[in-house]
Amino acid sequence: MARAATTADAFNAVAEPRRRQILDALAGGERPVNELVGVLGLAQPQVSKHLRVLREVGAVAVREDGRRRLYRLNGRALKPIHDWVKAYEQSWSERFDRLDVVLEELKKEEGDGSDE
Amino acid sequence: MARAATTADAFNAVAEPRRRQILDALAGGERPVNELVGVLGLAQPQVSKHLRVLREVGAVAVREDGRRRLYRLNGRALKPIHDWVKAYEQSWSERFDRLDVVLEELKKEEGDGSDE
DNA sequence: ACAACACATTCCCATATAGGTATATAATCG
DNA sequence: CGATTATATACCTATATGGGAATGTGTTGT
Repeated sequence: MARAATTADAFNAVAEPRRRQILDALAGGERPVNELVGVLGLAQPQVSKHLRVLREVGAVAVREDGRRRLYRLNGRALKPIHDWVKAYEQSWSERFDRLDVVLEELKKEEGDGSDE
Repeated sequence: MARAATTADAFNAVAEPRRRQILDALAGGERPVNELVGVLGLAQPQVSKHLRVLREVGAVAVREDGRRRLYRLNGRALKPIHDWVKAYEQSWSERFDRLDVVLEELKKEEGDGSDE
């Protein structure tokens, strides 16, 4: 075998920057495909394909409105990602069990306040 | 062009299940490659390659110990993922602006406490 | 120095895409 | 009905990439 199908889970759906853009755009409410095309500056078929992937992982839902399809965000599909990454949150916020990291935190604190 | 390089950012690094497994394994502390090979049940070269990807996005750090390389988690590289997905957290926990979701929340509350 | 060990890198290959272009489908309008 | 609009799908191509196998590199032990 060579490569596992990626578009089958939320992690991969979201790994694609365009798809994250789509979700971000949908955060403001449901939108027709054409509007997303405008926002992304991408060709319509590509947007439809990304939407399909997002649909298949349940990250978006569609609603028919005449000849338009209104896509709507379904953030719940992103919960597994949140749950997984949440377990690592301590490593950059608390970091209670590793000394070198604590030192790094202190250094950062007396240096600049930026976090990235 | 055809496909953007994926291994360049944390989102893609983590999209690969094996790499998530590696990070999960490293959550318990630093480990040599050989041990990760055992945990993953994958061949050593593959593990090394996944580790390389994780290294390149800064998700792990290496330390030399004789002829072994001890890999250590650097959860901080996952912060962008957390930050991004966090914005969607409301859609499955609070959901203050959509009635159907509020109802779903209520139903869940009087039903069982599980969230998945 | 030599053998064994731990790990990284390279080469190969099958496959999964992402974007491009053309086309199918469906709804609305005149 | 014919034309236009909105969206989905099919087909093509270049490329990224994951696993497999072989090999390179460095370290330890004798």
